[in-house]
Amino acid sequence: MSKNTPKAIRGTQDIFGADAEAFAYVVETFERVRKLYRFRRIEMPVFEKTEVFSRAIGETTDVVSKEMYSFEDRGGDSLTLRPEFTAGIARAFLTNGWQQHAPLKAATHGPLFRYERPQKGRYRQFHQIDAEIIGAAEPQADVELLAMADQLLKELGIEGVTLHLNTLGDADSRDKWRAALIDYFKKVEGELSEDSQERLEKNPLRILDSKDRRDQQFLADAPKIDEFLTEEATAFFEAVTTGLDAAGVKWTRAESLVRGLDYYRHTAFEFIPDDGSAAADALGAQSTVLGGGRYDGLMESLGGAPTPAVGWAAGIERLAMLVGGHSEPAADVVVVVEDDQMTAEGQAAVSAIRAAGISAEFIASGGKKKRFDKAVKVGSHAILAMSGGERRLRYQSEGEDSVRLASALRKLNLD
RNA sequence: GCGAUCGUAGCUCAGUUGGUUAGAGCGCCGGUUUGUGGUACCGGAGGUCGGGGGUUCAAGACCCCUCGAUCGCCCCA
Repeated sequence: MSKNTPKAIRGTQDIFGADAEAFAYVVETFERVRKLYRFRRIEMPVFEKTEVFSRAIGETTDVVSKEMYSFEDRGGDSLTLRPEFTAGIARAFLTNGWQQHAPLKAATHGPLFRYERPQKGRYRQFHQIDAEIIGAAEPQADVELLAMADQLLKELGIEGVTLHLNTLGDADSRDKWRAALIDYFKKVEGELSEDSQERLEKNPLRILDSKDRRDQQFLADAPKIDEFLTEEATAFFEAVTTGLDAAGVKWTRAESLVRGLDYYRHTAFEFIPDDGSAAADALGAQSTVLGGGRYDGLMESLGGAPTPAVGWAAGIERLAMLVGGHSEPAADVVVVVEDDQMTAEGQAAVSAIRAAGISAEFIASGGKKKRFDKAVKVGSHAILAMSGGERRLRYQSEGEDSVRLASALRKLNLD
């Protein structure tokens, strides 16, 4: 490679071969399942005004200030490459009058951008599938959304992953819990890790999932959200868990599962690989496969009417790492011309084959005596070889494929 | 933002305590062999050893800087 060849941007990936097939398999499966649950397909812009994200996410963490791809366009507006789907979908819901479709079940997928240090399962341009139900306040919406996520993972053949479920209560419950956590940890502040001492100021809920031993000794006795839940919030969570049981979705209570952003209410969840599972191994430190929750507070932060909503998103790259090998499928037919006199005839044949809906590779270049070897290496159900004015058809595999092919090729007079 | 490990051919890698003209396998291209054939053999193209600086008679190897990759911490919408 010449040294003046431009390199790929850090944290971006060029996906090829089996990895690309696995990626496509995830998207295709998502599309199929989303139709089963009657989620409507939406397409969203890749960039928005920066305030769409800054107002939605809030200025609470480093997220907005350090981890977004923001830039000024020629008109002087501050724009940002979307770091998530939800805020943009909420904006679209408000600006397009999608209230008329409420409750709106919407699904999309595509690239997202976050300025983070790349590591296993984490890239600066990455891709997610996403599902949202907007304008539905009832716990049944949470159940349907989770049932869909659960079925998707099953259909992808991903095993050893469990739904971790928690409730953050309503705004009131949540605020009281947060205050109690701060009180509790303040008393032992000196014994906490440096990171958690800082979290105490910026993001106290996050102390609960600290990996540091010094913090973990205090976690068991920390105040629980359940002590602060209102009656309504308790009833809501019970309705969700009852619904999940009825839907046959396995779950486990995760009292320390939290969300950093203020707009989250009630249900919060992540599908996480079980310790020691192959899935946990494959994902490294980026363990969450699919995550989401209820975000009843979001619409207001964008200036809209209070609108209940719940959604989830999952990284396609991470899912693709879990679905195993998806090798590129063999061609139905390889047409190989071993005699340049017959190139046109070969081209005619391969065109007819493809027009009939049969996948075909065409080999008519390079050393004549090596073309057949190439044809064998390509991998196919059948090889149609042309030389010396003659055609020879050879089946590489037995079974349904050959039967189907044979009948199709007979119709084309190529057998 | 912090830390660890690693950068040699398109790919996977070897290269001894620093010592001639930097190698292998695979892949690619050409040829011979085989001739319903995935073989074997011969040949070829392809590297300023990530980049820059330094030490030395001599650096792919040692030192510094830098860029990149990988993994972890932080963060995680």
